[in-house]
Parts: sequence; C-alpha cells; structure tokens
Amino acid sequence: MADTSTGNVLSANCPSRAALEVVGSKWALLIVPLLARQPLRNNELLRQVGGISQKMMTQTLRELERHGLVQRTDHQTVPPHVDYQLTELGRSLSEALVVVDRWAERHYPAVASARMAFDRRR
Amino acid sequence: MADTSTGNVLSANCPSRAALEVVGSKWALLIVPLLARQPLRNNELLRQVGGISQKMMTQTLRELERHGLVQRTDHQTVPPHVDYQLTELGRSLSEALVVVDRWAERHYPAVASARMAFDRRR
DNA sequence: CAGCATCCGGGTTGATACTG
DNA sequence: CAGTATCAACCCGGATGCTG
Repeated sequence: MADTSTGNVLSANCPSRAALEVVGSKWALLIVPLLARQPLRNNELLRQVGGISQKMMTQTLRELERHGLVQRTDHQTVPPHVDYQLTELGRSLSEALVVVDRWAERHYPAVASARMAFDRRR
Repeated sequence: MADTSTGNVLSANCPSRAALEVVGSKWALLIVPLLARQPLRNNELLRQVGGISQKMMTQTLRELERHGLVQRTDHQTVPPHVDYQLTELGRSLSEALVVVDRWAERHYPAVASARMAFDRRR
C-alpha cells in the first residue's frame, strides 16, 4: 500500500523491501553462500548447515526457488536424487552477500566485545 | 567456522554466524541504512520506517546499540530529546549493506516476476 | 533419499495504557 | 517526546510419523 500521507521513506510496499525479505531470512543467508560454491543435495545441505531442521531446510529452499534464486533439479531416479544450485540471479545476490559475510568475519570481535561490555553494564 | 566433529561448515556457534544474526533482523536492515544518512530521533525513525511499532523500534535500536552499531545520545532535556547515530562499526556495516540494498533495487523486478511465475504454477 | 502432514509449545509481535 | 508494562494473538520452528 502506497503511503503518500505520512511521508514514509520506506513504505510497506517499497520494492526493495520485498526483495530484502529474502535476505532477512535467517537460513537463506547461510544457504546461498554455500550453494555459491557448488550445487548441493538436500542431505548435504542439512549436514553442512548446523542446527537446521529438515522442515526449515525444505521451506527455505522453496522460498529461494520461488524468488528465482535457486534452481531445483529432480533427476527422477529411485532412490530420489534432487539437487539445488544458484540461478544467475542467485549468483548475483551471493556476490552482494559475500561483502556482508566478509564484514561479519572481520568485525565479529568488535561486535562480540561490544555486546559483552553492554551486558556487563546492565 | 569448522566443526570437526560433525563436518559442519557452519556450526551453530560459528562466529560470523553470530554477527549475521544482526543482519538477519528484519528491521535492522532498514534502520541502519537510514541512520547512515543522518542521525535520527525515535519519532523520525518511526515515521520513516513504515509499519513498525514503537515496541519493535525500541527493541531493535537497543539490539543495535548492544552490538556496538548504534550510539544512543540522551540530551537530558525536558521534553526528552534522544537521537541515534551509527558508530564507526555501524558505518562499516552500512557500507556492506549498501551493496545488498543496491542488489535489491536492481533485481527487484526479476525477483517479483519469478515469484509471480512460481505462484501461477501452483 | 526427499519431503509432506500434523501437532503443539514457546518466543515474538502488536495493541493498549501508563510513566517521567 | 521517549519509553516501559502488560497481555493476548500469532506464527515460527521442532519433533514425529508417514509416503513415493
């Protein structure tokens, strides 16, 4: 809904905001970089990402597929063999996320100590 | 970080993962870029970000402060005047987020059409 | 192996009212 | 203006069991 009355810079339907929802997902942020390295199967993803349930994995992958970031390929075999890889669009996103990842790695110590200092204060 | 016992690439206590949680927050992704342009007060933030409640605003700002990304300044006046600005750390993050924001803007049409195509299929 | 259906407990969020 | 308190609603996400 367009919000011309309040002068919002970021109204609820702001285009980029919709796209950002994908990024806002906790797991998508972890899965996309993984797939950037190579296509993976469901089980491999489950193993490489710690602490995610099968349910959330499927859910997240569907969402990524829905947004055109991931390509799902069912090889139609028995037993089933399905793998996931980034689309062109997904690869372009992963390049942007790499920057964030690098930030996280480089600045993790600063974030951690800030948090500890803050918590000690309370 | 490596988890030698399970072979996880991304174990639950991976350092960068902790830092990524900040980014994973729906609202932080919107607030940080806003503050990158200029310091803002509580009410201004509420106005500029559409659809966020006072509660979530306070909560998110506290979290950002806790992680050393935002500096809260209480001018100790009546009526109250408090403003928020990015710290050095926060500015460095915002630079990384700018890349993601640009991605969102540029690729929003592709994401949107992918979603519509996918949904039509169901 | 991939993944859906179901149940359900707990954390998150919004609405409202109130304080300094 | 900035923020807290409280409560109820909601949805996320895990666990389990089952199917092709």
